[in-house]
Amino acid sequence: MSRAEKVCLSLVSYCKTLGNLNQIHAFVYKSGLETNPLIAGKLVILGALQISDAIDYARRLLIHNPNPDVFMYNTLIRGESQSDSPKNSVNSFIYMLRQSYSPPDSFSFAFVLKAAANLRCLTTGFQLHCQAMTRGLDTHLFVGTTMISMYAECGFVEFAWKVFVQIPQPNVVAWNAILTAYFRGSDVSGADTVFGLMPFRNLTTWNVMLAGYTKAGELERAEGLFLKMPSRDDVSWSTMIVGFSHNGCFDEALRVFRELVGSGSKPNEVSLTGALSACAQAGAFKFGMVLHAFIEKVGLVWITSVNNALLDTYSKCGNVLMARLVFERMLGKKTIVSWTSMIAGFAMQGYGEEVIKYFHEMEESGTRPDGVTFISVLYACSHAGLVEQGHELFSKMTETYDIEPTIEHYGCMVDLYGRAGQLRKAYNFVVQMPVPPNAVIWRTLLGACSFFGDIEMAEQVNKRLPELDPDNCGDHVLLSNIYAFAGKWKDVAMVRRSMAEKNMKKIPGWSMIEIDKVMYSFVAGDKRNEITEEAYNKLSEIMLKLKVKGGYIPEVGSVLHDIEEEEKEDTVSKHSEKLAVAFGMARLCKGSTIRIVKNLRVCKDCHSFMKLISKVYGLEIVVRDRSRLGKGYCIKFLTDLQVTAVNVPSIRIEELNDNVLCNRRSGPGTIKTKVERPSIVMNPPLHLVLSRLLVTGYIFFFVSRIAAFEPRVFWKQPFYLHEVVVLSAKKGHSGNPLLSAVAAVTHRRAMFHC
DNA sequence: ATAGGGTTAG
Repeated sequence: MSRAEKVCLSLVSYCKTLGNLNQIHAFVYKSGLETNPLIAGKLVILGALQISDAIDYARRLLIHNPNPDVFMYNTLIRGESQSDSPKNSVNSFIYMLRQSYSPPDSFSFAFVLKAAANLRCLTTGFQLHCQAMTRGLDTHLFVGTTMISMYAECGFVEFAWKVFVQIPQPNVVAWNAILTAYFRGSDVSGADTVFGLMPFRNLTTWNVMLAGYTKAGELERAEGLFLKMPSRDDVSWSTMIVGFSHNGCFDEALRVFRELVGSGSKPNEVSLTGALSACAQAGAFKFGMVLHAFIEKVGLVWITSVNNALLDTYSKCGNVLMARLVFERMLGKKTIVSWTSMIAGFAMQGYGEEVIKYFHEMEESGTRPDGVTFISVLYACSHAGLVEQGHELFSKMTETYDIEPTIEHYGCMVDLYGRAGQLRKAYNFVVQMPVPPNAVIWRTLLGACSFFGDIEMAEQVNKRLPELDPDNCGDHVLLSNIYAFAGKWKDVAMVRRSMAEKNMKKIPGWSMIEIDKVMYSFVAGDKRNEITEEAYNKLSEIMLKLKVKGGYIPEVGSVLHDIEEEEKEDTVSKHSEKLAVAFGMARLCKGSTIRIVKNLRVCKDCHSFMKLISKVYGLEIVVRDRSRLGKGYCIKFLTDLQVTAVNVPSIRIEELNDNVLCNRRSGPGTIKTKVERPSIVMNPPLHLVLSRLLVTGYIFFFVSRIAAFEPRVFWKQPFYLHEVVVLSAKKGHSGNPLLSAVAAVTHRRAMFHC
């Protein structure tokens, strides 16, 4: 090998950017090595696979090479198949066929078939299949396997099977591919048959089964397999966590996550995003924070998907401040998902102006919004009453960005006009939409009619609704509410009778609350048991206090029927969110933020009830309910106190005292149930210092440090950030000025703790 | 010097 060749090869290993590649290319050219197959091949690898945004350069390298070999073609085809435009991969393959001196080999087919799979383009796939046949490569093990997954992606399981049976000696990978194909085609029993037929299985086989079952919603069968499979790896665990989370079984997902940690394996970015997604959907804020601390500790913060999941968890739990912190400190590249999650976080809380601001920042940063982004943006406009801006953004979406509006976008627009009281405009919009309106659209309009008491239009809308979704009792409830508000009891009775005739049942409303990282759920008019008893008792105590001190009068407008006022009051007083709040107030430390997630909408009475508790008890309450779009919707009740204090829930003064002083952890292995509590009021400066630290992200640094000391404690016990600060003060980090500062401030607390 | 099957956020 010549000296110049050696220099080139060593330069290649340091090449990181397109600029570097340009320089190396210049050197290669000057040294007369641009036709050297080894060197030229290396340059193409760099451009096609190792440097982002250099794929076009790689393609030019190949085109200008007088004698590209098969390897170069394959590298380019491979790079293009996994790029944003896999179509190029097919084009390069065609180009290769035309230069007949270097015919495609099994590698070329494997790569280009992958592109066809990514494109979900059956015609392309089929032509490639024919090309492979003419070269006798269609029964090649690797080509065949990729072809199976190509047909599966395109939705043609029977073709996949035909390819499979032609492979002379299918190995375990080919078997796994055909197994996956049956699951992709939602043919679970077909997959079961294949699984039974398989002459050999490996770990991936079992993982395919797990993923297939969870995607089909067969969680019990999945868990059965999970328990009996011969061994488990990261993917098995992640699959179970994600599977539970996607199917709405959040506590199960978090249970599996705990088991994963308990089993001694380390969570990876996939199991973490799965667990975070469960936290986000369930509103498990504290657990989310623990996961955040862990992520900081093990150094996974650079991974975009992890950051996006964290961001989403915080915003769905009603803490936009933390969401923004994660967003602004993101190490990896901000993707469209990051921007959209951030925007959705603001949108859920009704910060219309922030949404618009971030949207513009996103555009300036060069990130192109997609359809999902616009749903959040339009949603924000409708909730913040920004009719004009919403209208402008809708046209921007179609005109500037050329995004085809989906029914969800139209729904936002109907809501935008509806909420602004422009009912006629909303109605006309629905009638002239290019897509046929669905039940959600009419329901949105019906909701607006209900809000503005427009009986006439409500009746008009109601003519269209039952034919689209006859079994939705919510619509009947809405209509009957409109009549009830107007005092038209005969009409109310009529609606109720028709509901009874059709044997409609209301979806039971539930609310969940997280206490010590355990989720408790309550159902309206729940059966009495130990937990609900506690909630009911606290609730009647609260009711009394609110009536006396806050002048609480139950708002019973949303109760359907014409019954005695007292009875109505009884009905609304049993709503699950009230039980959850009461339970939270009974169980949580005094002054903690109360976070509740509800599956249905919160009624008017519960809304004002929460506001009143917040005022009378000086509590921050975050309620998330299911909004029309099926996303989280936060109502945040803040008293004056919390507005002036920095809005970071985990470091509220009261909570800090309670937790530090009732600390169950006075030494390794020993558990004290009760500790004498001297009553200390923390002085405001400490409170401010701590909140600033949390806002600037330093607290997590402490968490990481302390978790490294006591990982066992970290997972087994409920863990709060301020405890960490106290613990870290105890350990005495004298080297770090920042830690010393906190240690100095928290020292007094630490002493009590010992 | 290149391959094929399983888990990832809005």
